[in-house]
Amino acid sequence: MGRPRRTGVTPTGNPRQEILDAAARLFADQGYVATTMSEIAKTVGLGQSSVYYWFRSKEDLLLALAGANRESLEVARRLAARSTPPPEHLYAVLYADVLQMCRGALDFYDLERAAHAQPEFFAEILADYGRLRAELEAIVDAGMRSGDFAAGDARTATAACLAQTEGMQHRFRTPTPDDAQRGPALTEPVTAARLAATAALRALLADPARSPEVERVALAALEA
Amino acid sequence: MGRPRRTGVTPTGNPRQEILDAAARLFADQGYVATTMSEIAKTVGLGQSSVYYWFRSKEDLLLALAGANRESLEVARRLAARSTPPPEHLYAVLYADVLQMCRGALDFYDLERAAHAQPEFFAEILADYGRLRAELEAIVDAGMRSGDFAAGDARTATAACLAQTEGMQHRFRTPTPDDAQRGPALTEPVTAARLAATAALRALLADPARSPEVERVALAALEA
DNA sequence: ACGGGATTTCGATGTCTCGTCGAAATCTCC
DNA sequence: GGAGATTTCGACGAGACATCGAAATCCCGT
Repeated sequence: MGRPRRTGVTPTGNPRQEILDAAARLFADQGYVATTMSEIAKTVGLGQSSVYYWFRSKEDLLLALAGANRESLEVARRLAARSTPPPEHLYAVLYADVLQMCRGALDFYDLERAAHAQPEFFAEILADYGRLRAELEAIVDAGMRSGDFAAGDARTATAACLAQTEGMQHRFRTPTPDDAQRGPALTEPVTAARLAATAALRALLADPARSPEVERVALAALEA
Repeated sequence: MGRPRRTGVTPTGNPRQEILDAAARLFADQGYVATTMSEIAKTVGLGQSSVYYWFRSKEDLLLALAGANRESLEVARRLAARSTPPPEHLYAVLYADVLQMCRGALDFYDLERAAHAQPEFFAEILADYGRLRAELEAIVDAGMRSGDFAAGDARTATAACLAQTEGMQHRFRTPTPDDAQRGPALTEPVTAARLAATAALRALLADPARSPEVERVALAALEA
């Protein structure tokens, strides 16, 4: 019901979901900035202004798509949050996090940019990120105290870990000129996740030789 | 000479350079996308359209600013390119690269975005990046053959290294909500460079215990 | 059957940004 | 004093996000 569409296309299912799907696809393919509301509207058979009946703004679309990931991320993180030794714990959290980011439709940096511009609108996303950072910092700190990790500044080390995992996520979804010629260097999300988590682990471990064993245990725990 | 400015401000020095300085500052503070040509024009006392007398487009500004960094980057890299063992070589190249990116006015990702949208316009930048990647891949490959690095896929490992260093660079210049509360976690470019280079090195070394010594040697070589 | 209300879409419009174009104002030099 | 070069301006166009009122349809009570 409602006024019929100019295109003649009658809405089959949930228009809101169709818009979300189209936006997810376009954002993933071209990036958030390069995607226009007209494009999104066109792919679902609507006029540009009609999208605003379902979403207040382009950023609202971003927020909705980000929220979709949030839940499964929580689940993965809670799975890993059982009282495990810091090295395995760190590995599991980072691995799950990168995996989630790579599989989602949104580039983390797009989200970050939007959140930076409108902090109150993206308050939940920012709070989520803050919790992740705090959790990681606690793990790093615990590991440094226990001697598993080399002594140092937990906060700086945590920031570095996150920065590098985010970079990995971005490169996974954004091809370089070299990728265009030889095919993508990072093909699977699990590859990116494993590389990022292992690198962080080895950077922190007091005895990096333990890293294969830690990785093995953490991955086994994540399977369950 | 030329028509006087509406603002009454007479150009003191080189208008082109003044525009570049203003753009560098604004890009660094707010990011490329969030900065408007009107803002840039206003800070140098020009009308919006007058900036286009000195630069063809906003992207041209980006290109000019990127070019300014390019030279010193070449120098740093050539310094490190002397025939050194792969571990030290890798460390030196990554360290110099991150340092350069952190000190420059531009976020690497802004540059990447623009280059992706207009490859021919940013051809030199893209070629530069390709050379860096190829050089790193050669180092990684050599290290894997010599046994210094653990065996694996050189291309993937190189992509991961670069992805993580770029992420570090981005986080260095873009504060998180946590940074706003407690002050920036990464304060000095050298800190970011050291963390990124060390992490990459330890991720690759067959015997990560060598990393402190490699780091020491590489940093000493860079001093000279 | 008919009219009121709710739902969904449209078209027109406003604002902002990048970028273009021709005109205007100034200086230099003849 | 005038021709040409240099630099700036103001007006304008295109494209994007967003708003608003009107229009088209369906549902429901009478």
